Amino acid sequence: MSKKYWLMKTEPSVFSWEDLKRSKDQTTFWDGVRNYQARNYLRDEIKIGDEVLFYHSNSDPLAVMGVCEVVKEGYPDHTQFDPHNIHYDEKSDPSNPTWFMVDIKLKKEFKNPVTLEQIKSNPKLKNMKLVQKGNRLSVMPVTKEEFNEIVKMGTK
DNA sequence: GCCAACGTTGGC
DNA sequence: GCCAACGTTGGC
Repeated sequence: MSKKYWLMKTEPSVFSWEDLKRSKDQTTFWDGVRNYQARNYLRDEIKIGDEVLFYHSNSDPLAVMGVCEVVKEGYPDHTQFDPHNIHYDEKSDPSNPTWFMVDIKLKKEFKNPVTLEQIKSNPKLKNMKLVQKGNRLSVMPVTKEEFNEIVKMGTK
């Protein structure tokens, strides 16, 4: 199976690129996804070695901050079983968990974060799900071409 | 803070 | 199974 490419959104007030840099081994689990389509990606499609664009939403600037690599694939998100956690889901059965997560590790920090504005003004990226109207998925696939273009913009 | 877009819930 | 009401996301 060839490598796939993804974009993951996070609100920096909740978990930021800086938080990732300070994490042990610069690795984190991607918890709290409570959307079925995103869940399916996390559970079924995102594999070790896949690369991830780390995107800051609801922030200034709105931007892809860098690249991460998937180091652990699809396993149950423990926060769904913790009544004190904001992501607690009382309907989820521990023997058949509803929500999944992956672990990602920092791979490359962009010299220049790639802003949403730059992405929107690049014709090569006009088909990205990120810039299409009404897209609210927090985990979405990107093509190899889009991925490489953003890395090029970020490291230039 | 506003609000459009969209997912989920629940009554019928 | 439909769909109105409601909650959330996320850019602006």
